[in-house]
Amino acid sequence: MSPDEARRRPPTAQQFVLAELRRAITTGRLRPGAPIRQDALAEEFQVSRVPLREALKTLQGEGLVTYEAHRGYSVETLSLDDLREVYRIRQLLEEEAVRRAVARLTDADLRRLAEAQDEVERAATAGDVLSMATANRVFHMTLFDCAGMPRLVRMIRTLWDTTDAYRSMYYGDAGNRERVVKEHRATLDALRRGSADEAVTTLNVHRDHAVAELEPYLNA
Amino acid sequence: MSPDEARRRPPTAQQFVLAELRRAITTGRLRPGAPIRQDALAEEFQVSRVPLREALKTLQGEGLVTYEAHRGYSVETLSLDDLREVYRIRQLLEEEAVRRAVARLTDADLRRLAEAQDEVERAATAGDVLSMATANRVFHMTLFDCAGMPRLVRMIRTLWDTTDAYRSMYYGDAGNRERVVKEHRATLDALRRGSADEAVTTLNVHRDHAVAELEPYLNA
DNA sequence: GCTCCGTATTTTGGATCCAATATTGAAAAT
DNA sequence: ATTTTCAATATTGGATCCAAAATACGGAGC
Repeated sequence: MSPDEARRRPPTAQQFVLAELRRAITTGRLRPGAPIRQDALAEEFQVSRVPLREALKTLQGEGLVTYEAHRGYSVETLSLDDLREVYRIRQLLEEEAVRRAVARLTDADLRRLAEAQDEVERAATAGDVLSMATANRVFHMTLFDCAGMPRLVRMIRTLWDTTDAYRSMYYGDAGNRERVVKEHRATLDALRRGSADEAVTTLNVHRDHAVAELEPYLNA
Repeated sequence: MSPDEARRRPPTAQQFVLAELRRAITTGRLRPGAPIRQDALAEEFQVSRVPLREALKTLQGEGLVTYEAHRGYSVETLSLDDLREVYRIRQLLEEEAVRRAVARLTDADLRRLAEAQDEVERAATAGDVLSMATANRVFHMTLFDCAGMPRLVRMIRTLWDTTDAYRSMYYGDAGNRERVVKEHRATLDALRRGSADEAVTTLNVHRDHAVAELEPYLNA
């Protein structure tokens, strides 16, 4: 194993498989609705079934997989209604996070947000879909973190996870990438002026557009 | 084992242990902040550490315990800020659930709610704190379920779980029990009239009073 | 052909054992 | 006395093995 891999590889097997499983699910390699065969996956990831099952329990808690006693785990299918529900809940929670964040924003916070936005723009112009997705996430989470409500942020993060599989599709389109950049700039602007209302509104539009674009994919 | 116990005992050890752990934590037998010794608990519950660890992973997802690699699990401590945060998030999510529920309420739903309320009143007059807590929960969850948003309800349920330990304290006071009965009646009334605003307002008062009463306990 | 039943196989659930890591305590050096 | 080092111990992490349950399959009966 390369030293780089060794450094990145988590200290426990369950954390390692958790990350791998997440990726497998969110990239769609494990199809929604498909049963999860513990033996096969354990062998693929070169671990025993024990850490695998612990990772699955975590994912169950996050709603990425379902579990039924003696019948095992399956990848959760996200129906159109589910997608709408997730985004609606996100709207509720993120509005709260943004309002609290605005009330507490420091100059250092704004600098960190600007840096995150730079990264987003870099990825957008490079057309790097994967970097774009992670940079975008960093931007939003940085903002949410400023709210000083750790549980709230954790819940939001979990909601993001459940739709990660679909988000990368969104960034495949150059127009969408450009749009995201503009919306982020508008958000940053509102934040600098301390206008919670405008920030919330902008982000709502941002989010609604994403879900509208994603809906077609869900029927497949 | 009595047939009654056999019927109630879940089909898997992890589900059994999960229920036991929840009770141990929410009743305070496992103190907040205390490390969880897997060997000791496994022996106490007469299971091996494997199902115990899976149950702990579930509780970790719910935020009832914390986990650190190679250092194990501890009972999560709920600070005053945490309590306020949980109740604030509940307010956001429950308002949404109630509004959706009101828009979809059927006569059958109202009957089920009335039945749940009967149970609450029975427990309240009997002074049965434990029954009161469960009946109250049934009442609220019945209402939330009517929203037809399963993920939202699941999140709300999880939030209730994290403060369960403290809720039973609230019902120890006869005045509080009486108050709850009255507030539920007002809620039911608003629901029957289809007034979402009133229902939401009533429930907000209901919830805020509970958190205010609970706060003193948190400093201990 | 269809259903029902029982057996074989697959898959999950759990117990035990060993390995890896963290913690504790005591001795040695400063 | 304080700090450091290192061994002993306790505790968690994971692999393997066996048990229990569900599923798949095939034949008997209708």
